[in-house]
Amino acid sequence: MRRTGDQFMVKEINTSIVMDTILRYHSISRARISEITGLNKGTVSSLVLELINQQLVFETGAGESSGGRKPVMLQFNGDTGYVIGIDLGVNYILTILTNLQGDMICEHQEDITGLNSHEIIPLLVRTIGIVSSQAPLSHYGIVGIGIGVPGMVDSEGTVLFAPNLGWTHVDLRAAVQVYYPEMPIFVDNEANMGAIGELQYGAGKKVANLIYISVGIGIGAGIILKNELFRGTAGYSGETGHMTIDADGRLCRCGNRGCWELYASEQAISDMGKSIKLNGVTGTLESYITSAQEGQVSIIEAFDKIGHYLGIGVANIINIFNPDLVIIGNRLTLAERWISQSMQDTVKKRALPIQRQSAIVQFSSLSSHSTALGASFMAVSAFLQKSTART
Amino acid sequence: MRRTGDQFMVKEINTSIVMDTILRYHSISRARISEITGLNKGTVSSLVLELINQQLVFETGAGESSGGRKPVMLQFNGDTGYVIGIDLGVNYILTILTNLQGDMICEHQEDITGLNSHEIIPLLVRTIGIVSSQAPLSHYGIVGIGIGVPGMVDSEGTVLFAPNLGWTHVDLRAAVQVYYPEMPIFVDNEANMGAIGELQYGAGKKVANLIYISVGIGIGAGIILKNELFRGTAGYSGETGHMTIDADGRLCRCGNRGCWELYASEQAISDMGKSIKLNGVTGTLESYITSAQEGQVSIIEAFDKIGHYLGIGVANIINIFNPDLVIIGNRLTLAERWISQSMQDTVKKRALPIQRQSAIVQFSSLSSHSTALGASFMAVSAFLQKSTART
DNA sequence: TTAGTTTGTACAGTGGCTAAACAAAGTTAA
DNA sequence: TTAACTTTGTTTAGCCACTGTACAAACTAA
Repeated sequence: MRRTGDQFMVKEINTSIVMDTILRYHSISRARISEITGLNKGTVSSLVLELINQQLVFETGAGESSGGRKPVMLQFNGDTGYVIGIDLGVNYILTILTNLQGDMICEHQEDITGLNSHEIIPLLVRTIGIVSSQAPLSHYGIVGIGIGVPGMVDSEGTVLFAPNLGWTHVDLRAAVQVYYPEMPIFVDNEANMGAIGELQYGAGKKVANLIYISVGIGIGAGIILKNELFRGTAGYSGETGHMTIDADGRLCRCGNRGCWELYASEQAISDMGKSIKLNGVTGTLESYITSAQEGQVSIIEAFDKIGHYLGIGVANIINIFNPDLVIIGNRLTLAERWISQSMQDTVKKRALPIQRQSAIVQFSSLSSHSTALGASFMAVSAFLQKSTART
Repeated sequence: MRRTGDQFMVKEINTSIVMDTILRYHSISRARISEITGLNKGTVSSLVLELINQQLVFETGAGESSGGRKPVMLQFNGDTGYVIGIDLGVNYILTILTNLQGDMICEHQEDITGLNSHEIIPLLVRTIGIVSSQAPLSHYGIVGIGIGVPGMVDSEGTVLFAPNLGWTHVDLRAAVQVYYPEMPIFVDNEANMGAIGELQYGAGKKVANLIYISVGIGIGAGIILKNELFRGTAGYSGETGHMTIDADGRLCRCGNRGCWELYASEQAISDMGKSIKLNGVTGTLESYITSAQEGQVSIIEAFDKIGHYLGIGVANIINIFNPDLVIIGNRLTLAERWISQSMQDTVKKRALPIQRQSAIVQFSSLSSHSTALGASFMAVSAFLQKSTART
C-alpha cells in the first residue's frame, strides 16, 4: 500500500526542500533557507551539515552583511558527480556527459544509418566509454546513464516498438547493464526525455504544465503535468502523431485515417516534395531547407502548409490540456524559420481565446540537445533522490 | 513554498491511510489494518481511537476468529454527516443529498428553462433548503455543498463563461455563500464533477487514469490522472469539444473549423435532424430517440454517424492519454443503444493497437447522477481532509 | 565604544512512531 | 477438562526529527 509516514519521511521531505532551495537560489545562506522554507534554523543547520558531509553542498565563504554577522553562503556542488545522457536517434547516437547541474562537459555523435540493433548497441556502449573517459575526477564519479529512444518503452527499459529503428522487443536497459552492472540506467521514450530536458534546462524552467512535441519522421509528445512526467496507464501516452485531424483523410500505416503526422512531420514534407517539381533536391529535410534558403517558392509554400497543420494539432493540445507552454522539438525545428509563422497564426485562430491568453508555443531552446539533456537529468534526479533518502 | 515535514504531517498521512483502508475494506479490525498498511499495531490503535472520538468510525462488534481472540470490527460512520451535490444543467437543477459514503438520501429536480441567473440562483438555494430538510439528525449535520456547472469556472468559484446558460462572470460561490455563510462550497465544471463522480462511485472505482466525456449540447471532458483531477494551468483543461477532427470542416461558433462537438453532440443530432424528413419529430434529443425506437431508419442512421464521430474523438483521447478508462456521460447517454456500436467500432479501428489492449470505453454507470454525485464527493473529501488534519 | 542586528549553534521539550512485552480472549487437541 | 497455542489490542520504553528559546559570534552604525 501507500508509504506510511515516519520520521525518515519527514527528514527526506525537508532535505529535499533544502536542496531545491539551494538549487533555485544558486547561492544562499542557512538563515535565508530557514526564512524561505519556514523550517527552523536549527533544522536547516543540521540538514545542511549532512549535505556538506555528503559533498553535495559546499560553503563558498562569507556573503554580504545586511547589518549584522555575515552569512556563510552555500552552493550545490554540481561537480561532485557526472552523468551520461544519450539520444538514440533514427540515424545517429548523440551521447553527452554533464555534471549534476546539467552543464555539458563533452559530447560525441555517431552515424548509425543502416545499422541493426546488434550493431547499434555495442556502438552505443562504446560512446559511453568515450565520454566517460572525459569526466573529471570527482567524489561520486559517473552516477547514472539515461537513454532516450524513438519508440515505446516499458517500465523495465525494454523497447517494445520503434518503427523507425526497426526494433521490436529489444531489452536495451539489460543490454547496456551487462557492460555497467552497478550503474543506474534509465531508458525512456525520446519525447519524454525531451520534455524533461526542456523542463529542467530549457524554456520550461519555471513552468508546471508543459507539452513537448517531438516532430521528426513521426510525431510524439512528452507530457509534463504538475511538474511531473505523465506516462499514461501502461506508459504509452503522448501518441499525438496518430490523433485524427482529418476524419476522412489519408490512410496512415497505423490503420487510422487523417493522422496528424501525415500532415505535419518530416514524412509529410517528403511526401509533399515528391509532388513538387524539384531542382536538385534529394528528398531529405536538409535538402528541402537548402531549397527554401535558395528561395524556391513551392518548397517555401510546402513548409507553410506544414506549419498550418502543425498549428492545428498544437491548438488541439492546448484546448485539451490548457498548458503553460508547448515546445516544438526534434528535427523539424531545423525548418523553424519557414514553419513558425503559419503555425502561430493557426494556433491563434484555432485555440480557444481563453486558452491563448496563457499558453505559449515556441520552438525548443536547447535545439538538438533536449533529449540527451533530459536523459541525463533522469539520472541526476535518481541520484539526488537516493542521496537524500534515509541514511 | 512547499509544505515542510513535521510530526503533524506524519500523523495526517497515517490517519488518512487508516481511513482509506477502513473505507476500502468496509469492515476491518485494527490488527488487519496494521498488517495491510505496515503501520505498527500501537499506531493504528491510537489513530483509530481518535477517529472513533471524532465519530468518523465506529466499532460494530466482534468478527470471526481465525484461531485466537476475536477481532473488533471497525466501520466508517457514513451517517455522521451529510453533503449536498448539485448538477446545474442547461435547463434543470438536480440537487441531491448524500451521506459521507455517497449513499443518496433524496433528490430534487427543478426545470429552469428560460430563466436567467438572477432567477436561477435563488431557486438553486431553495433546492438546497428542500433537500437539507430531509437530512437525518447527525453529529456533524450538513458539512458542505458542491455544484457542477456547464461552463468554465475559476478557482474562486466564479462562472466565467457558460454559453448554454448565457452566463458570463457570475460569482456563484459567493452568491450561495450569502445564504450559508459558514458552509464550505465548491463550484466546478460539470465534466470535472462528473469525472470525480465516476471515479468515486461509478465505473472508475479502481482506476488511476480516467477521462470522463460529457456529451450534451457541446462536449467537455473531466480529466483524472494519477487519481487526481487535472485542471490545467488556469483551470480550463478538457475543452475537447473544440478539438479539430476535420481540418477543413464546418465553421464552429468558437471561430475554429471542424470541431469535434459539431459532429458528435446533441447539437449535431439536431443539425442532422433538420435535414432529415421528419414525421412528428420536434427537434429535441428525446424526440429523436422516440423516432429511433419507432424504427425510423434515417434517425437510426444519424445516431450511427454520431457514434462514428464520437469514436474518432475518443480514439484521439486514448492515443494522447493512454487512460485506463473513458466514460461517456451526460445527455447523449440516453441514446447509448443507437450510438454505442458504431462508436466502439470506430475506436477499435482508430486507436493504436497497443492502447486498445488496456483502455476501456463505456457509458456512464451512474446515468444522470455522475455530476451531482461528484459534486457531493468534493464536499465529502474536503470535510474528511479537514477532520484528519491537525487537531 | 556602545548599542543594535544578523547568523548559526546548542539544548531542552514535544510528539508520533516503532519494537517488545503483556493481558485478554479466543481455538485446538490430548 | 486442561494445557498449549493463536490472535487481538493496549501499554510502555526508547528513538528521532522537529520546534522554540537561549546564546555566542560576528558584524554595522552611530
